[in-house]
Amino acid sequence: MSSIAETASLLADRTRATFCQALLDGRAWTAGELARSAGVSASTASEQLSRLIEGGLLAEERQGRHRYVRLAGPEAAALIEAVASYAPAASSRPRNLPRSGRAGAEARARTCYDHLAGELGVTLADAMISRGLVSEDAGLSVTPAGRDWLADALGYRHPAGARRPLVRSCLDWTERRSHLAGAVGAALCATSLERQWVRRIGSGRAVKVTPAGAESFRELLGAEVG
Amino acid sequence: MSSIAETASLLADRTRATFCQALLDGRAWTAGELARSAGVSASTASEQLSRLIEGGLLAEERQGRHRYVRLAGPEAAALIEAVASYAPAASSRPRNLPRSGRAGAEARARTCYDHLAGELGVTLADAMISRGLVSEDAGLSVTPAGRDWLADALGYRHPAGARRPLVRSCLDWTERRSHLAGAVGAALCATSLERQWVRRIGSGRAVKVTPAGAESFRELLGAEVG
DNA sequence: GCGACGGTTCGGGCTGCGCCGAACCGTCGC
DNA sequence: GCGACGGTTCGGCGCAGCCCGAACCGTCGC
Repeated sequence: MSSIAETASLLADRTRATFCQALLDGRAWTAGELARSAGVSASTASEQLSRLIEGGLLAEERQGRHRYVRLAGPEAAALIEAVASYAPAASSRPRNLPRSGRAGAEARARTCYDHLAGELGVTLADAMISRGLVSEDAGLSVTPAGRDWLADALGYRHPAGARRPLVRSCLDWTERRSHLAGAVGAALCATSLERQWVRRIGSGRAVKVTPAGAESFRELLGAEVG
Repeated sequence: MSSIAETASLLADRTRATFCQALLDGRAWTAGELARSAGVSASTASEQLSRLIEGGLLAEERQGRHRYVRLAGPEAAALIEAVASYAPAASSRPRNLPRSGRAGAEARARTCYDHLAGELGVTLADAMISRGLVSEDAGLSVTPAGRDWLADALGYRHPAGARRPLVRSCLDWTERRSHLAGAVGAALCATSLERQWVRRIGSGRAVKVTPAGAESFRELLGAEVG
């Protein structure tokens, strides 16, 4: 039996796909939030979420009268990104310039599952490449200097036998350039939130670079952001 | 509009998914061959193929009264592999050992889109890693020694600005270990077929290592195959 | 206790679509 | 020319599944 069809079916519905895209910010959403964001009734959302959970794409956590759901793991995020990336012709961006407000903030800086994306993500990726911390010419890989930098600047050491790739490229649906995902992207994002280099705006995936963050990014990577 | 749902829909049907899996051998099949292999009528196959082509996943080529279809490109193959890889629990292999005959031959050595897979693919991947031509500990990357080897042994040089990754890991649905895809995998496969290191068996994706091939693999990679 | 609210379950309507067989079209071989 | 054959188109059948509203359940706050 062709389990590839079943897996694809999970993402083959408008509502479920919208849920997954929203959850790509890596955080847990309540069922109601997702229902509203997708424009469907609560009952519909409940059913579709159950399907996604049963399919292993989402994980749930119940708290009181709330049902929180989030992506089941990095593999689930990678799957969604893989499908989302494949659609260069059918762009979901008819407008040529990001508008101000919430959409503009998301275009500037946001999280994408567990790493940083938007203009910020691209800028940081470029900076790491031009500093020789990440090399682009043999696929995508972290250089020895990059490993040192990860340990020094972020305190991150990659476990030897880790299944998850150290670095992975992620091309998402708003930017046309790729940014850094994988363990490196996750470490950078986690550290940035932890040390308040960036702060979340509102309840979406948008983030804002703090003055301390701009300073740190300049110092550590020579990147001018904000 | 959520184009991710449309893309996923292409693979969300049993018949279409079966077609795509068959086409993962990288060659062109006729509509009739696919219909028989999937166990559907010619009319059904015709319709579903048209959908896949319209969706950009497949490309067609008409010759006389035949309609040949093949995967549209490496991105299409990567998408299918990505979806296929995501399903470790729902295995499509209830039997624990590959049987002899056609299935056994495919398990031993076959092509997967444009690279070598099966036991042969895994063995060659292991050999390249243990010889230090490919490194596994920072994602997957080609070492400088590996680049030299590619040039010397295969005459392959990676174009500087190539969009396609030099090396990529591919975990397919029969083997549980990954083998090498990307430009390296394609180059190795192309060279192997060209120099008759392997030869196709029948009309499927199975291949057989020739005596000359066994010799070459031993000499170039220290790999014992066949 | 009560009401408000988030979430779920159930019944039912509607649409989409996957499938087939039959008829048809083009190509090939004779 | 004719028949064989690969492929396509069309009509129609039947199922799957997406959606909603209504009723219901648990939790929370008062």
